[in-house]
Amino acid sequence: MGPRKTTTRERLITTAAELFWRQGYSQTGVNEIIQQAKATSGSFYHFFPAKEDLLLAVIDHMSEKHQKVVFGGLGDSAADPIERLFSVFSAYRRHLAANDFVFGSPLASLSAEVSENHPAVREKLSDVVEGWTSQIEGLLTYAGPRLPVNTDRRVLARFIVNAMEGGVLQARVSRSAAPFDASVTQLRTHFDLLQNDVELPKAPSLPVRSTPRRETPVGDWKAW
Amino acid sequence: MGPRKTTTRERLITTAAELFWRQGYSQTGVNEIIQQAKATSGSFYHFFPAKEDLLLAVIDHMSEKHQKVVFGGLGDSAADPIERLFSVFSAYRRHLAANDFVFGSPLASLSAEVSENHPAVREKLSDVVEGWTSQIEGLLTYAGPRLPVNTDRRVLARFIVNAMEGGVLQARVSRSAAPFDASVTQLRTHFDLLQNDVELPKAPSLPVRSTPRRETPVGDWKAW
DNA sequence: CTTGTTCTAGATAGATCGTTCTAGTTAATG
DNA sequence: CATTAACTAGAACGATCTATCTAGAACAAG
Repeated sequence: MGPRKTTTRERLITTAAELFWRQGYSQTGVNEIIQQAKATSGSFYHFFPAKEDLLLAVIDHMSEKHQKVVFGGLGDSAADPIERLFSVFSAYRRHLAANDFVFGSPLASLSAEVSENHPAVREKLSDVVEGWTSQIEGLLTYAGPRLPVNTDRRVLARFIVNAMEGGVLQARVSRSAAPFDASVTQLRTHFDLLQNDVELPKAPSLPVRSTPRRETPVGDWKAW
Repeated sequence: MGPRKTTTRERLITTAAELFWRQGYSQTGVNEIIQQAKATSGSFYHFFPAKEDLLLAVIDHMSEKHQKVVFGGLGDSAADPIERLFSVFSAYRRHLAANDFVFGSPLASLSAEVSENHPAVREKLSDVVEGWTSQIEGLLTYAGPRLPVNTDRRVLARFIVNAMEGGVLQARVSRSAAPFDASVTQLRTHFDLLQNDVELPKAPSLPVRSTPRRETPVGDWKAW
């Protein structure tokens, strides 16, 4: 029983990662992957029972790369955690700029495209983003007293992830850096405000403050 | 030349909108649309030269619906513009909650899925989101002196759109309202801070403040 | 009614999809 | 060397995909 020292499996994963990133999952055919990876369908289905299983491996691969490239410089320095957070944004931006913002976060794209029909994929994507959130939450917790004591670190971390992923998505669609930069700029303002020793009004626990406000009609929401 | 008082075209659009929303564009076949809309391929290709043209019509339809459902209650009231903004979030949330957060913003999904291969679609999506941004920017401008004078309304509007769309996307993936609510909660805090008559430190014009910071290596960014 | 146009019907083409199958090659083990 | 398992090769399959084609029905106008 000889496990061969193979690279075919890895070639399939890396080329699929690139193709999924550029074209999306559905729009990338197995034949295209095979051809570009210089493999055959025999090899493909030896390693992966189905195309979806390749996708799962690709997501793992992508999240590893994302970890190295974006969060890569986090562990070693004892610098200001908030500056470290913004240096993560900076790394992210360089990453996007290198492609003229044509391609966004590969995982965000897959999230939108694939989530519904492939439960296993959805769950994995959810875990990956949860991981990012926890890492940022860790940074924020480490920032300790520099943030107001009543700041919910988890909510703030989620907020940051949302703003960044939304910015990346819009940057891709608009082919412009502006949406991404808007997120970073305003997040900077947000942190400046948070650190200003301001007496914070107690943050509402519900998404919308319970002061009287207009109720907008839902309408026929079933048909956007 | 007798234009018939037809509904077939509209049926195709509305059922396609629902199917694209639930399953995505690529995963929805023309036959499925035709069947569910009780039409035939003859009718289909009479109205739409290709599937992509239907998609363009669907995006128009979706953005109209989104306008009515989410921004619907904006015009008539002279209330506090910031509260009106949050009432928009509230309408959005009710919209999502009605589907247990299973489906996100239809346009965000399409943005991620389709943008690259269909330039016309990408452009239209970009315009739609730009429209949202401008609407929010208008609200913020209308808020006038309640926000610090040096607040860039456009940047703030982009930021809000990013945070909301990112929150919707993550809510869909995680099947949970938490990411969405985190965006709303933190945006509320953000506005509370902005209105606190704080002397704002001048917001940096670049996405990352030009203070000395660590440079994280880009690595082989070509292969996420 | 006749003419002209819009719209519908549905079989079918032609390509592409993910996957399977059989056969063969390569490499490790005893 | 012999054996066995890991891996490769690539033709072929059935399903499904978008789009076309021919024919006719519905309707407006003269």
